[in-house]
Amino acid sequence: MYKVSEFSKMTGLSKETLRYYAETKLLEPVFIDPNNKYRYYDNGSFLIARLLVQLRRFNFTIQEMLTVVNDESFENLEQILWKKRQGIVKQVEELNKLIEEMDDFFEFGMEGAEDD
Amino acid sequence: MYKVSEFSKMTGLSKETLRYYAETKLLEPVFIDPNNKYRYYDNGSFLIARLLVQLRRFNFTIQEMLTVVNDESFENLEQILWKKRQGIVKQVEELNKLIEEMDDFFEFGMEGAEDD
DNA sequence: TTAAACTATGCAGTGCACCACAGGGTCAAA
DNA sequence: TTTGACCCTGTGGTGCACTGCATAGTTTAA
Repeated sequence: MYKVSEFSKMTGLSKETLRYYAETKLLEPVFIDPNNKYRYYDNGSFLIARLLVQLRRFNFTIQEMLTVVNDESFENLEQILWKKRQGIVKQVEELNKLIEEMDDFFEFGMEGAEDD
Repeated sequence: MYKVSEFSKMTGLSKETLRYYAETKLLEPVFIDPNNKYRYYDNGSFLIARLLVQLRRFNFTIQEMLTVVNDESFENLEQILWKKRQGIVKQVEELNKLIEEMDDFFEFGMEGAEDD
């Protein structure tokens, strides 16, 4: 059982982030001492925290991460990840379109914006 | 000289956005009636507004657009646009890296996250 | 025992680019 | 002249994912 500071160092998530993740039900402490309200995490928490750190790198929003952790035994993790991957592919496509549009603008669009 | 509603329809920028752009000095009315404080735009405003709409499409932030409109005679427009283009290219590269990382995660990373 | 180091809560603030609303004044056509 | 359509300002809210602060209680090592 780890207190927030220790768990923060283990996971790389700041104390505030941990608190926020608890609030949002993303990662709740496994135990809260009834006397002093200290929040404790365990090795199970650590596994989830590690996953969350990964998902965050993958641009998952809190809501999306919630669907992951609310998914019984992570049955649909692969599918959710794949869907996210598709979203990123789409993003790349859109950015590439944007680059093309910018190139068109370079070629044809700048005349009107020069001096008047 | 156009009043906000008309100018809003001409440019596709909402009245609120126009007001916001005026606040941020991005696009100020050319004339404000001292009696009723009505704000008026002209054809010069329209050219700038059109440019801003384009830049917005290109993911320019307000700050970046400010550097454009504060640029005397748009001398550096091409350079600024190019810099932005480079930024988007970089973004695409990062997203592609992310996709690779996700693929690695699919191959190697999922074991620990399956059932325990 | 005492002081440092830790913990908690509640709530405000951040940055971005607006949007919405209340409460009021003004303009234009009938 | 009235009515409806327009205009203004100020201010608060939105969504996201935190961050920071004040205040207060608790633990731990010297």
